[in-house]
Amino acid sequence: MILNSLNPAQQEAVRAPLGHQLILAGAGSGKTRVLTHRIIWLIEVEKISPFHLMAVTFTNKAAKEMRTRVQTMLQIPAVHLMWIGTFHGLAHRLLRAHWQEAGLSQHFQILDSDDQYRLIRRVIHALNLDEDRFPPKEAQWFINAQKEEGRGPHQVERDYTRQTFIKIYEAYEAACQRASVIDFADLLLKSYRLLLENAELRAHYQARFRCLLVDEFQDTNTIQYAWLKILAGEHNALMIVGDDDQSIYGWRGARIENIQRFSKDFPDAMVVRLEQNYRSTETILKAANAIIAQNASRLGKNLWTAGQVGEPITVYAGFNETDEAFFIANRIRDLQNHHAALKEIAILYRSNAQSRVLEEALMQFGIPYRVYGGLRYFDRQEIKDALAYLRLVANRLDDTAFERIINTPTRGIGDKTVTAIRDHAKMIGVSLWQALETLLSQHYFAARAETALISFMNLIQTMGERTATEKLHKQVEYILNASGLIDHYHKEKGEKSLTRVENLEELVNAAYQFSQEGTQDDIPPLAAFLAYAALESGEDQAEAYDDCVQLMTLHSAKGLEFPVVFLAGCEEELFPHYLSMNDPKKLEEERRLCYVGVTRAMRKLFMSYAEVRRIYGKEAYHRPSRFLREIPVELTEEVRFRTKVSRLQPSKKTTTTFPEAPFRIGQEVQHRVFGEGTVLDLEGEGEHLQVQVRFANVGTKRVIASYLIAK
DNA sequence: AACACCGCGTTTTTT
DNA sequence: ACGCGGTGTT
Repeated sequence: MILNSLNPAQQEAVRAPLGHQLILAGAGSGKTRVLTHRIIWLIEVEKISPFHLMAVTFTNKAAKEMRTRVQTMLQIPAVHLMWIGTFHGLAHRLLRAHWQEAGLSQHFQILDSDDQYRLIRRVIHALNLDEDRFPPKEAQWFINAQKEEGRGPHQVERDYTRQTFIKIYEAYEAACQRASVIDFADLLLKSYRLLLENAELRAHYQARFRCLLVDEFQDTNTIQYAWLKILAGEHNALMIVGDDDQSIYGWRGARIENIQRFSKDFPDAMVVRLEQNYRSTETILKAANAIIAQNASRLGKNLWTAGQVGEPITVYAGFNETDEAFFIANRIRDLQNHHAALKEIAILYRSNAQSRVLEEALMQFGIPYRVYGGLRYFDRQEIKDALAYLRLVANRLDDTAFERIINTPTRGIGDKTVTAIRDHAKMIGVSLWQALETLLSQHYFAARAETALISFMNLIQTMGERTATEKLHKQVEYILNASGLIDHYHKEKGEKSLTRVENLEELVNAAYQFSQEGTQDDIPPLAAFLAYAALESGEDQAEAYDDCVQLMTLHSAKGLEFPVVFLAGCEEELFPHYLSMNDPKKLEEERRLCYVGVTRAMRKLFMSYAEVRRIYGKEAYHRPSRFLREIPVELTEEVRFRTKVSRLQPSKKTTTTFPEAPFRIGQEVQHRVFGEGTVLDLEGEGEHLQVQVRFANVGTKRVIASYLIAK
């Protein structure tokens, strides 16, 4: 019954006996289906209570989706007993439940990477180190890398070059401890240590989670793998699902080798390959297979489909990035005329900077679009300010929050005053809040500063008292007004002012919605909300999306699929990126990224490049990406904007049948943006005709013919 | 405390 | 090119 809708390989994975399994799931092979069906199987056939199950993902979105799917397939009420979540979310849950055993304060808060950066910078200053010799960014990178490998400050191999970084690491740890805050890596590391060092808890959780399921295993880092292993213990069943060919996060610590390590650590593990693809056309799959086949280090997999051959992959050689963008916009307009929904179309690119030209073209065409991967809601300046008030109210020791709001909005507490507090705190080794209390009791400050400081302390105290009994969203509302943040951003000039106030007001809604959704059992609501703000993107509220073309980086496209995909900027130096071209390992990761991009497409794939591109203000000539050459020519059709011989190998079909140019040299023309001008030169033909025009006001420019009107 | 200017760096991103 | 962060000016 459960197995009916599955293919043989999927069935094998779902009904496997209890034990360890490695599921190598190619792109579009239905791995989420397998995971959810396996959970159902465990509950319904193996009669294992959801209480004994844990499923781990990387993103909140994936976790949410899995929970929903399981819930709809299984109408038993006990599903909530199952632990489904991200590594960080589940680790957080463990630490909240056992804060004492983990050596934490009950009110510990989570530091996001921006908070972490600020704290590290302060630590570097406090150590009297030169910020230029020891950049906070590098220190942050160093510390996180150590934590991800499971090493505390004393476990780092000491050598001359690292000595100072180790010192910073140590001081940073002390600062976190003092402020009772922990960073993202700590969630994993501290919960891992908790299980490692506390035999009783370890036994408890090992007895509880009899089956563990892990998604996107190729993205796990060292500490995450250790975390899974300790939970799995000797007897629990561990099912990992992953695809070595889609490992694109090596640069942030993901260990692709974990897959091989798993096979060594669990030699009895059953291996299932899911190679039948249900997403893409045969043409697209052949291209993807051909590209990824160039990588040497692979476990090996070959996607196939029972579906259609489909259309060839269109490769477009643009003259420059603008031309490329116009080509894409034109094609989208065609698709639109053929009744395609815009949300079924995605434009993917290697780096965020590429989105601008594409956006400009879409805007000129009047095509609605949405760019993914901007600033998270909870990362916005004004939201972080508001959250800092909440944090300080919840925990007076939170120095990061203290620093952020002591003079935001400005209340006459200058740099000198804050430095004095900092110095005093450092001297006697207490938090800023405590240092401030002591200094005030000694009447250390001048009258003016003293008044300001006292009113600040009163403000926070009153907030604490006034909000003690209120509902969460009322607390937020009160704090927004009492802090003066709303007024402050209201008075700020510029276009941002209004959005900022709106964002702040939205925080009240976010808090309300959060408390409606029924939080986790034993955590106080405010602490739970703050943790939520740190751990969730907050994207799902804004997810009420319309019919828009989707613009995003290749990285953010992982896990998604679209009927039509444009892969823009397929040029050497850009993709593969020049910073990753010379290291074979990194180059292979770029290639996997290309594989991910290609396999996002269901029906039709366009790949494009520009012969000239403006990068950092300079014109750069790049060859077409090697990935284009790795695709068998018979799978592609080439479209060029001009008749010049392309550097690509010739392909069978070349579609260049456009009408004659409507302009001649010397003609007076009008452009909707640049105004009036004279035609100097013509290049290309038809749809892709480029015209060089000397404009009366803006000088000589090369523009697309369809944007010119003859006079 | 608000504003102007200068110099630098510049892939990818989640939690 | 462009934006950000740091420094200096009013």
